[in-house]
Amino acid sequence: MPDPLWRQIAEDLRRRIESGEIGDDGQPLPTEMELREHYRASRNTVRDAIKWLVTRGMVYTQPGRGTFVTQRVDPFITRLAADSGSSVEAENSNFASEVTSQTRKPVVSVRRVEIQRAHGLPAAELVLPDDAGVVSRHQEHLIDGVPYSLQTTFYPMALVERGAARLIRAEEITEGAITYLEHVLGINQAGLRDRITVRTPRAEETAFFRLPDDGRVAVFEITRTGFDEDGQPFCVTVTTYPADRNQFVMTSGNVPDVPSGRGTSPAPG
Amino acid sequence: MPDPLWRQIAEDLRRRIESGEIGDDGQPLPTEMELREHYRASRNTVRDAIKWLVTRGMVYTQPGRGTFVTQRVDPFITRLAADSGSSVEAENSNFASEVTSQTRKPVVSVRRVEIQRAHGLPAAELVLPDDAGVVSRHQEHLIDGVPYSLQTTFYPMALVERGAARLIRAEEITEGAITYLEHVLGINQAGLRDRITVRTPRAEETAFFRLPDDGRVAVFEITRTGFDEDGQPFCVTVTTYPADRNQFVMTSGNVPDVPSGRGTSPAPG
DNA sequence: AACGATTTGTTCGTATGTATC
DNA sequence: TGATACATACGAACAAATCGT
Repeated sequence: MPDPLWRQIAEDLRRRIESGEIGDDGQPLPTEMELREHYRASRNTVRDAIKWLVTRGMVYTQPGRGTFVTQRVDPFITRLAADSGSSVEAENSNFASEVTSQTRKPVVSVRRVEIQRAHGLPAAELVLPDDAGVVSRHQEHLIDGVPYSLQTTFYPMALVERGAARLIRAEEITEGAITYLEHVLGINQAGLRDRITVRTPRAEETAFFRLPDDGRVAVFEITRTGFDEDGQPFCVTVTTYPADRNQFVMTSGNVPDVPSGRGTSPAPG
Repeated sequence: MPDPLWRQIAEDLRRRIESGEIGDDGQPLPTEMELREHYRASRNTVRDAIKWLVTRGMVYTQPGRGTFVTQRVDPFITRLAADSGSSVEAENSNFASEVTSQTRKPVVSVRRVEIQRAHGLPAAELVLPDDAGVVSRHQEHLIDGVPYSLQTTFYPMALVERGAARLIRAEEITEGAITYLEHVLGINQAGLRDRITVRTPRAEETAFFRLPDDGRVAVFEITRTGFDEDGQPFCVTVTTYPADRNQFVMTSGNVPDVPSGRGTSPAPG
């Protein structure tokens, strides 16, 4: 039993694209009408085939222009390591990641602070009862004007009550929230745990990262939990990155510098 | 300008699914014909809406049966840490990851050994000229019969010529390849670097992991490069995991044990 | 085991809207 | 402004999988 026609066409298009026969060098693919004649199929069937390629991130379409092959792009490389310094996330040195591309300038953008009842992930990571208060501090990160990551950090409201008042103000904590907490409350971040997952983007993420709204581009979700010297969690940072242009690097032991990035295949919207 | 009709229907279905109004408790969604009447739209338009939900992994369809809400599964949790012991990847203790679920039994399956010319990623990571020989050792990992990961390790052919003959035999290196290399050649793994990326699965991966063939489920690709005491890379291991049921955890410093697995994410806003 | 009803999958056709050049 | 090209939406027919009788 052969594959459905639209799938056969998709595979043939993939082959022809990869061999450079079509769509090379920024040239658009043949139009749907041309493909319709070439494969002796209806326009809808041809569109099903193209849709399959779009889902794979292999091509993208533009109304009125045509269908184009997606170009490779240099991924952002983020170091995940306990010892690494912080740059983008200057305030929350909590999330001690680092953009290794030298020429790019990280910018921390608008900030939103909310007080909520603990629920879901933050409550679970912070081991709080479901109705305990938590402060959430939200920020957007851009590099050279390009959306880079979205980040929300949760702190137990108890920390504010114990004196860390600046946590609930929508101002940057320039010295870093962790440093601030250490100065004010004597809390020392003795350990941290990172969780790395992947999921489809939410509406806000799709908008901020300017991702295609069909959910074909996933986002990394990195959850960093900070622990004090008693092994108690005192903050959780959730950061999301578009999976099509990000890569995470982690080293241990003696490793030479400069990990050269590998291109993945991304997509304009 | 309002959203297209199919999108409005999709959003409404999402809302009704999340509120538990429809599709709850394993019950199928209304049939396409019922939805067609409910929304006063054509069947194709309803199908476009459902397709959007399918792409998001929110529902799945079964021919002849109906459309169902996907239920969340407990993710596999893999530790990525320098100090963690190895279990699944017993041979390549190189890739020192560990399945934390206690009850599940890891099994290393068939193995394939090939000798190739260096190219692409392995050549880049090993810093080899493009025509140098490399040995690739491929394995499949299953847990309780469930496909878990696909793994390929590359070694420079030079290592074999220097005496590591067992690298080119399709037999398990029970004591671990890294231990073997240390014994035979005195190579000591002094450091390692992990790269974490996400991409759409290849055909083999789609088949092995039994993923839907529309590429909506991505795979993690974790590339671990081992370095000797001179900072020279001597092996590269590429491992892929389905992104929909895997999660990676990395700890540093003093962190209490047993990170409880979690599926979804928070709601900042 | 066979059949019919139900439900999703595939493929065609057509018309109209909208973005681009 | 008109031509081109993709997007949306409709309708229709048949195929294939599933399930109950």
